[in-house]
Amino acid sequence: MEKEELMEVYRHSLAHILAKAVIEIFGKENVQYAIGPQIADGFYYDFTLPRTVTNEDFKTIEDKMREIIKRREDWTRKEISRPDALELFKDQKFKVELINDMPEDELLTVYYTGDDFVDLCRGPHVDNSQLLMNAAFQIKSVSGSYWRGDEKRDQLQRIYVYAFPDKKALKDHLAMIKEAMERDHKKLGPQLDLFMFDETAPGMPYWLPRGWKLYNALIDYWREVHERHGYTEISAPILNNKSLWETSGHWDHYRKNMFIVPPARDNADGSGTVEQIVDVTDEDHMFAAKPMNCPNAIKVYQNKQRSYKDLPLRFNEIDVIHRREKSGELNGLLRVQEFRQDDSHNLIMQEQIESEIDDIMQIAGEIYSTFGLSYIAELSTRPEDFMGDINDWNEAEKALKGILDKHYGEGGYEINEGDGAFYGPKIDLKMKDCIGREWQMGTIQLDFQLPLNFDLKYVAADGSMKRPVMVHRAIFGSFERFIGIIIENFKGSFPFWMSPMQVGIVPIRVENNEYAAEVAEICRKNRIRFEVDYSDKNMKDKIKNYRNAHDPYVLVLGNAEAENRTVSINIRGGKQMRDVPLEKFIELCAQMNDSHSLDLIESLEQ
RNA sequence: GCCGAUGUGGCUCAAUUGGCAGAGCAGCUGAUUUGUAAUCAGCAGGUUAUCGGUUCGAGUCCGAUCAUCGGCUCCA
Repeated sequence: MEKEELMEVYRHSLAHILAKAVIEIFGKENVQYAIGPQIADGFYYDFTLPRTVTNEDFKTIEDKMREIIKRREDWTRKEISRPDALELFKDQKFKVELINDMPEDELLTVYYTGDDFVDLCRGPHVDNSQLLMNAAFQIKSVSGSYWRGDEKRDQLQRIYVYAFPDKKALKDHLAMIKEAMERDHKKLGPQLDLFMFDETAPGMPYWLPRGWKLYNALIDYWREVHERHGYTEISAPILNNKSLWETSGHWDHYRKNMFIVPPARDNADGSGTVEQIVDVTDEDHMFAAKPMNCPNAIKVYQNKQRSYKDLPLRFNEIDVIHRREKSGELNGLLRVQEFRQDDSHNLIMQEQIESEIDDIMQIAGEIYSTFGLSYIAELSTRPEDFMGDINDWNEAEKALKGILDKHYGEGGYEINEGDGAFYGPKIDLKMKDCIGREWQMGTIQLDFQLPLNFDLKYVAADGSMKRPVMVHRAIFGSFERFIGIIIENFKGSFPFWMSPMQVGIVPIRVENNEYAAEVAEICRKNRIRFEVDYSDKNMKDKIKNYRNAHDPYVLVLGNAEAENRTVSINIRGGKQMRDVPLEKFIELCAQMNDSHSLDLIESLEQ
């Protein structure tokens, strides 16, 4: 058996063992067991139980699982008729629902573990529990979940379990988890003075001086790439009147995610209750903070009559946007309520779809490789409730497939049938970070709907009025989420070009401050981000501080350096370059800034 | 929003069964002037997230609220 299949069999089988253990602990009449699929690092099983499972129960459950495995019970597979299955699981309402939802001609199979536990399952499984003796597992956590993912249905308790074929694989995985926790951007970010949160603004990051430098380095790089690709940049209001959101459809479909500002009352003098100052019933005069940039990009498009000669028009926009989230959904920088997308809205002619998407894919490839991130693409196609002309859809999907085939080869990408937005098909770009975790970041969406809602036009070559297609696209996704991910990817030690502070300058003695100031001034002129410590602390302290801040280069400047106009460089990671001529050092920095290289230059021979 | 957990100086953590809120780091002051990851001494820093309750007495027990974390759902 292939290793992957073996893992799958183990995990599926262990899920049954977990269910059996839970039933033995809580009593069969008290447990409803739902489903227990395998996931990336193990499996879970959903239950309703007479009481809440807590961390203290983990050991009891694990011990019971081990005990069951040691019984070396046989597993038997039985094919079963629908009525027999319904009779067999008559006390298990989730199983009954599953059975009833099976297609009429589906062959039902059940698996017995010993003779006292049976579960509806396609298999395959081990033949005897003995085969699970070597499998390594550990309960990870318990959490709430909904039956069939529907928040209106039963709330279940989901027990997550790590499961691997042997102890070593489990140990390696736990080490990886620990590594991921050490990289946690929620820890590293505040530690490195990049960002903070305050409870008066949930999910709205404060960017601290160092974090804002990093943020701006990203923006600079991003602008440079896009300028080369013919993009322009706009900025537009944060607040728009309700009427704009009605035209765009957001007022009807997205209102619950918007921050809405009611109008001031004309006669209010500012004192009194909130109701006396604003009118919460006057909908027509309400404003909403924009949750997306597209409607304002359209306003800019409409500012002039556009000709086919103007297209494609590419409006980059990184204004701050706001989206209300349900309270339990916020998560560090990965899920916030106020953020900036690296957004662009490209207005193009129907026949430009292919070349435009192709260009965007090139931009994406260029940018992702700069961060050393590999990525995969996913195509989402026409959903059932699509809007617009089916021929436009077919053509657009064909164009997207053609581009993806070209970039990744046929079958080199995933297709999610029917998962597109109602207004158009889309390509999502998923990145993999250096410890193997996947993140959905970039998105490229075709939109036939907004141009229709806003009645966009351009003058075609033959003088007729035609409607452009809009492409919404983001490469980073949002700066916030992207920064969260690269903090973890680089573990806070960023490539030189994007480091908040690129150089820390340490004069050894106070008498060396003068030369340090000279070096600092040269850095400033050459747009190198630096910090200097002129204090009379000892040099070890100063070096330690800059190292803790993960500055890529720490310059140590004493009498020798001042005399020879050189710098001695402590390179992040431990190496040193002694007595580097000042001009050479500036050259190295410029080289890393210009090339956006991932690696630090660590010797002069490079 | 739902399930579960957490909340003590800027940070990391202490505080026996409810009994005087404490330390290290960071900060400040002073001494030291140092050639590569922690020099010494002193000072200051707290309404224990917030509000309420039980109690002679609450960081500790109970309730509510807020925020955060792990999930569900949703999403850039």
